[in-house]
Amino acid sequence: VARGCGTGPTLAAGPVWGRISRVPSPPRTPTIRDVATAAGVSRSTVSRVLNGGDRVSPEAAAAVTEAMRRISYVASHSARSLNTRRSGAVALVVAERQERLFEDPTSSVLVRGLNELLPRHDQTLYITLADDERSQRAVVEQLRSGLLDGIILTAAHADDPIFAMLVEAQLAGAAAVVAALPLGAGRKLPHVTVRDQTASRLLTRHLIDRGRRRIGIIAGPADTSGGRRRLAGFRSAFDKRTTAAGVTSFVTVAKDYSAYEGERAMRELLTRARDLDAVFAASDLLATGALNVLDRAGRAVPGDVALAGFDDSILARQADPPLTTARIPFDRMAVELVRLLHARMDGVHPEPVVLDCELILRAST
Amino acid sequence: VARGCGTGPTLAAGPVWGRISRVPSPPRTPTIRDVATAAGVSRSTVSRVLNGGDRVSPEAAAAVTEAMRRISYVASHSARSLNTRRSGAVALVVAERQERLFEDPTSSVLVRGLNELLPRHDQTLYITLADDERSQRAVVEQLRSGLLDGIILTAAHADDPIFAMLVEAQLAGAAAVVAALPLGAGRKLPHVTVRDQTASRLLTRHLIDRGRRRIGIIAGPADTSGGRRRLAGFRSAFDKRTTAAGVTSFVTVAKDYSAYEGERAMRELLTRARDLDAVFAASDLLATGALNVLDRAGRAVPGDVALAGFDDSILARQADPPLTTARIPFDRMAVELVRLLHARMDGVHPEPVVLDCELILRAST
DNA sequence: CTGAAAGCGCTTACAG
DNA sequence: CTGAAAGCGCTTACAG
Repeated sequence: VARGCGTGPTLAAGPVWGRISRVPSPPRTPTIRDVATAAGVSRSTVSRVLNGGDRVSPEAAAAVTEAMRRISYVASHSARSLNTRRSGAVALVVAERQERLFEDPTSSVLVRGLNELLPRHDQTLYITLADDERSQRAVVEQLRSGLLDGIILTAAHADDPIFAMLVEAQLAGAAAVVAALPLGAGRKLPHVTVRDQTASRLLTRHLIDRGRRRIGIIAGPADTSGGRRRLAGFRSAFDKRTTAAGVTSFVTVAKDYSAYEGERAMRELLTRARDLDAVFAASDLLATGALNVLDRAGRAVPGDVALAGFDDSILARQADPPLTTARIPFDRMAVELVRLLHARMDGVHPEPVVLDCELILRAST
Repeated sequence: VARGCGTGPTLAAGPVWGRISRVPSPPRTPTIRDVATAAGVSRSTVSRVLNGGDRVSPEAAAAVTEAMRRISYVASHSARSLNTRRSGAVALVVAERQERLFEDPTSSVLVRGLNELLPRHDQTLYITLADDERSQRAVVEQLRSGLLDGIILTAAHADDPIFAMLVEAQLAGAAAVVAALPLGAGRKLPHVTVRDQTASRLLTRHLIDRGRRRIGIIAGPADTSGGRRRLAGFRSAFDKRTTAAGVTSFVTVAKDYSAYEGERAMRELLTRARDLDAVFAASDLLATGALNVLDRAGRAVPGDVALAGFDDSILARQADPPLTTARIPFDRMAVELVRLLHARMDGVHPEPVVLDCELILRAST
């Protein structure tokens, strides 16, 4: 029979102080030892049941399972982890100002995918915000200390100190992968990215082909790969032919991927080119802000101004009119990120993955 | 001098297989033992340095610190945790459909507060979504197993199975607190809530006092405390006097706290009462949806229809016109939640905390 | 101030 | 299929 197990005074708990002995004993958490005693087997057998029940007789297994239930046993995470060197926790590290996580539905789709995939490997996804050096150092420390099996980094900027920390941690065997193309120090980390430069060129070409002649871009921050590459794609859509055809481009850069910056940039574009007839915004959220300003300025979309976004987040579908955009295959990204992460956990150095974006043409262009 | 420490073949690592001996040794993570050897002290001394450096001579401390840096030592989380029974990880469990986390900026403010407070106690906040029984069971298991020091539950519905699980875990000493008033099984959990019933009554009174006579409510889901109590507050604002004054109320209930449901409910209200002159929405997000519908229906706010929200989230300030609303003191909530959580970790059963909401009057009413 | 030793609660060869 | 024993990497009295 089980000893105590948190429900009564435990004999081995220490000295009994005469009259004060009725003080409630601290609820001692049952251990594998209690289960063994309760089930009448050895601790080894309990452990085997805990780990899949191989090489255990059906009777023993049943007794152990029943004992666990009866004393409501839960295995100590740290003790298991100390042996197995696995924790079952994976962190999605969002290296972005806290408000942004909630404003941009982009990460949302990634989270859904990861939340679905990781449990199949007995892993749980934890989201954590790390937008300064202190918090980034803390989360990398937790990776190295074994609290986390791995880190999936997203929304990082080129100069984020976390890149260097992760590269160093990787040398020591840690598993860290990046969602997007890492800039700067992080280039050595496994990552999953998209051909956003190509998609941006095609999207811009699409605007030109529809007869637009004065085309602006609201580019993302220059210290993000999306900011740089989507701008590069936009630029590459213009050549001698388009110049000859009288096509002009206008560039503005948003400080971050917020609706607010979309508004600001759109106002700037309108000031610089009153007769603008098309805008490519480097994210749907930026496009949403731009749409607001166009509405208030009395410009019809797409009548007066064609508007395209990027990401194909829920915002693009909900906008009025719905936005032409480029779809980032977040579900595929999630699959590949998990694959790379597990490769890293097996000590492999996987190749980066590059995925295609799909053009989604809607009423806004 | 340090032995190997992951940079070369370790002598004690096992047999050497003749010609295959050049296979790169698996990068063995340095342990406290390596630090001790490298610093020329005992493991006890290293451990003392690790834990604050009390009772350690300055020279020994310096040697240890230097050795740690040199071999880039990181203490094993599981080994420490096995001894200290603390993990340093706290989970904010969002028991809500995944999309909602990102749509509603409400949790955002709570996250900011917690992210600021917990590190002061050497704890890190991890956000995890648990919207079904399986994932709720998993996260509670992680609490009981010691992976998590505590759980802060938010956005839970009355019938969420996690309530019963947490009550049981609490019996075994686990630390779990609830942001909001738990319904059903969860009533026995420590929690921090607000006087939203009072605030709703005052907000409704405010509409009546401004001369509004046909007043609708978009209530939240009936299986959330906010849904029930804000509706109760609304109802309590009507009595014989208001009836005598010709004031009529209309009730509609949203299925969830989304902008989409705000729109649907607003359309329903307009159908039932074309001459509605005021609406109280049980959250700013619901109000945002209602505002959209009113705009499209050509009703001026507040000219034709006064509109009030709840929460005082960023949405209320950004709306056009800015929304009258009730401010939930999320910063205070964060402080109290952390306080209750730590009380639970010390084995105390803290009393629930109830905070006041502040009425914020803006242009929409 | 310091080190040897026991112990935290598991897993995993090993021998039977 | 089962149990005794060693070990995972720390912390913490304990004795000096």
